[in-house]
Amino acid sequence: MARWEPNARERLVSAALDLFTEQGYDATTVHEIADRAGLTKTTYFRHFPDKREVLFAGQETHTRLLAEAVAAASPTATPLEAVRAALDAVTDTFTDDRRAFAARLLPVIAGNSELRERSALKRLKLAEALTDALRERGVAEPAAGLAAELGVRAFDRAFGQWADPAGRHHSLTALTRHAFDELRAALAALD
Amino acid sequence: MARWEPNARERLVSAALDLFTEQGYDATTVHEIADRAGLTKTTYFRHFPDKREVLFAGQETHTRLLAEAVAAASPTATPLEAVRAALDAVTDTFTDDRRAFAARLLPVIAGNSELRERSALKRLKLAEALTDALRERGVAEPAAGLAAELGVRAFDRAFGQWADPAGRHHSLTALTRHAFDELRAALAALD
DNA sequence: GTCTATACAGTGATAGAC
DNA sequence: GTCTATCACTGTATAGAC
Repeated sequence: MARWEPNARERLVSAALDLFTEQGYDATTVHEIADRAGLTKTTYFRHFPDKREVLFAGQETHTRLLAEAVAAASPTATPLEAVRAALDAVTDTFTDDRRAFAARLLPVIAGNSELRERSALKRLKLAEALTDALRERGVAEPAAGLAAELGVRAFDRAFGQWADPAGRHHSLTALTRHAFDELRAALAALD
Repeated sequence: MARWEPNARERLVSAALDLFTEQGYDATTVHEIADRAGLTKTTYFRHFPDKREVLFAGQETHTRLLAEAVAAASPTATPLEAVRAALDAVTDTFTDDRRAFAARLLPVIAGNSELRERSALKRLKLAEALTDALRERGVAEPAAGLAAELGVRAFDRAFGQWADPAGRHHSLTALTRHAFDELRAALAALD
């Protein structure tokens, strides 16, 4: 039972993703997740505020990284250049061992409405943080919001490709840069 | 208490918004909402799938209207022209008596995380439906997604202004057109 | 500071009666 | 369509063990 074992958080995340993949999200209880991690339900809720959040831990780190990188970008950088630099800073932290986790994560989220909902909120908060960071640089609305949206959109697209086992295995950074360039080209041709 | 009265749905929506405004969302139970509407908890759940949904009823109508209007737009219309036509079709249905409801709704949503979450999901689905309708017209990605995002963004901005009691009372249609034009101008100046 | 035991309010589902 | 009743599960709170 080893209640003194370290890495309780990691064990919970791993147990949750395993169970959700095997049985589905709805059919899995928090009690089961804690059991498989060798912990109790109470302990689960000490680490995560609710059942959904176990799959989205670490999102705050990305939000912070994005905002910091935008703030640190050259004062002469245009809004889109600042966003591109921020995307680089975040995507560089996604090492290849996280790819297998992402590949199992995305189908689970896609298959459950509660999880899509949480995912939508996380995306919104990411975009808001990026928008705020751009506004701090003096970028006015609605340009700040648009530039942020472009960045998050590029990241989402690239993350899906990166996690796809059928895809060619470029780095997330390379995929994101490419998606960002495609979006900029589409923008110019929009009307 | 007249359990056979008609308009159960409307009574439930009204009771819910009243109670959420008075006591807050968390402090209100579904039982209380049903009580105030002269119904029971079970009946509430026959009308709405969960506690949050009572504030988002009718969203499906807007989604359908948007998609139909995009499909009905002139074959020669550009993507952004089709989106503009779709926005007109939807905003025209927001008569002025719905403004007071919206004015009370938005602060309640903004003040609760669960409701912001549901709102984010609804926004996502609206954008997806609009994107799909554009793709049906032959607009390729990522242009379709971008054009749809622009439309939803204009609507969100305008809806907030329309619902604001402190604002000047233009129609939602006029506000949305203006927001859409501002976004297009910001786009052109982005880099 | 981390984990556990227990009790509890509320959501949302379900079955059966009117 | 509505009601009563009951149920599993989520999420909170508390008190205590290591």
